[in-house]
Amino acid sequence: MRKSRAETAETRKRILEVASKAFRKQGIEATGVQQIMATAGLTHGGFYRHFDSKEQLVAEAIACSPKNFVTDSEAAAEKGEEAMRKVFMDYVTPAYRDDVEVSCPLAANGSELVRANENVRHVATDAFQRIINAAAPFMGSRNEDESINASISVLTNMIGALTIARMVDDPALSERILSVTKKRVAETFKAKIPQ
Amino acid sequence: MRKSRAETAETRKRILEVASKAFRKQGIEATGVQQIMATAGLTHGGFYRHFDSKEQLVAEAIACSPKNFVTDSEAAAEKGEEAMRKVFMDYVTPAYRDDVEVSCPLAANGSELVRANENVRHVATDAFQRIINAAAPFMGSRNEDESINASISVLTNMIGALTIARMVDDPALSERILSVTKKRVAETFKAKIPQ
DNA sequence: TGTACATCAGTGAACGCGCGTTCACTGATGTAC
DNA sequence: TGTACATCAGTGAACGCGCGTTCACTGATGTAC
Repeated sequence: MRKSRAETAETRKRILEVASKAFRKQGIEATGVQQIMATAGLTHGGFYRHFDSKEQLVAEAIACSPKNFVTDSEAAAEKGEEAMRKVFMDYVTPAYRDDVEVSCPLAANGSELVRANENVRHVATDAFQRIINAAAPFMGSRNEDESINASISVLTNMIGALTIARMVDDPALSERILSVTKKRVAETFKAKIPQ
Repeated sequence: MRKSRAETAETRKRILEVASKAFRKQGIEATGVQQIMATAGLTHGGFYRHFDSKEQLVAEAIACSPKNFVTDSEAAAEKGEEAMRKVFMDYVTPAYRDDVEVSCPLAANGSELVRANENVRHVATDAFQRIINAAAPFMGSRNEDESINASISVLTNMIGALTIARMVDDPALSERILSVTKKRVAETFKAKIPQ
């Protein structure tokens, strides 16, 4: 039953993708190795051919969310201000709020990451730093230090707002939280606010 | 072994206090009924004389955190702007960040609350609403609608910032997140910024 | 290039463990007369 | 007010369950000659 190297690599990638989505949707603790493997079309025993432990999977899944906010931000940073603003504005929309399983893990797993092990926290810190750095040049501040500060301020606001918008059981309040935050994001970018 | 009514009420209160702290410190899922009861000086079997289920305990613990941010905010709202600003400013300090077990459950359990059941989410939403309403009059906005919006904006920012400040593994970055957010809180209050 | 052997991806049963919950029991408290 | 009985707070063993992890096994892939 041995698989070819290409197949093995693909299986590993599939496990990571499944885990990454499941962690965001159901939470890290609440998602079992068995369930991840079943969703990936495998039995649970094979898991340890690809990862040393669930902990290692968590760290890799948080780091390598295939299509995530970090890579989007960095790609947008190269494209320019218009692209960056779009990435940030899209973050505080009902569509993004409801699409938990492909959204930013910092918001989806925030309080769980606080209690995660050293390795996972380091990976999460790195993700945060990279977004901060990618966005800073577009914050319309006078110097680099202030730009980083502005970037920290608006991103922490977005993360908090998205989390609370998902938590509240009142749809009107949830939309209000998003629209208030969207306004703040728009104001943070230096150029005049479109839309 | 039956206890008097007064003792029973006190036991129930003690279980709630222990649970409330443990949930914030270790997370809701990660905290077991057995551990809570042991910390309260009891055996696990007696738990069900006080609560129908762990779920019910969670809802009550989130609602009734004995000395929490909600009651602080409402008390401050009666005392006036100076008191309210102090409560908000204290939220984004290293001391508050490190005192997880008595801090705001919206930050300590944010992403866990998103996935909690209807009852728990309702209780959490109510807590959020009450803080928003208590703080709104001090936001220095023209009308009530704008005041509520300003209140939502600054509070979601504080929750996100506190969560990320706890998550990052770089102490300098953590302090920076707090100080940036503190500045934003100060700017939100209408009066001139002291300190 | 063809063959023989070693490697290892994936299977599925089993491991110890702690979870939330139940339950028969104890004996002090509360209540009815 | 005093007594007899019912109530029930708390105990500790036990329940089924799913968790992360291990392991002997299978057989296709990779490698050495």
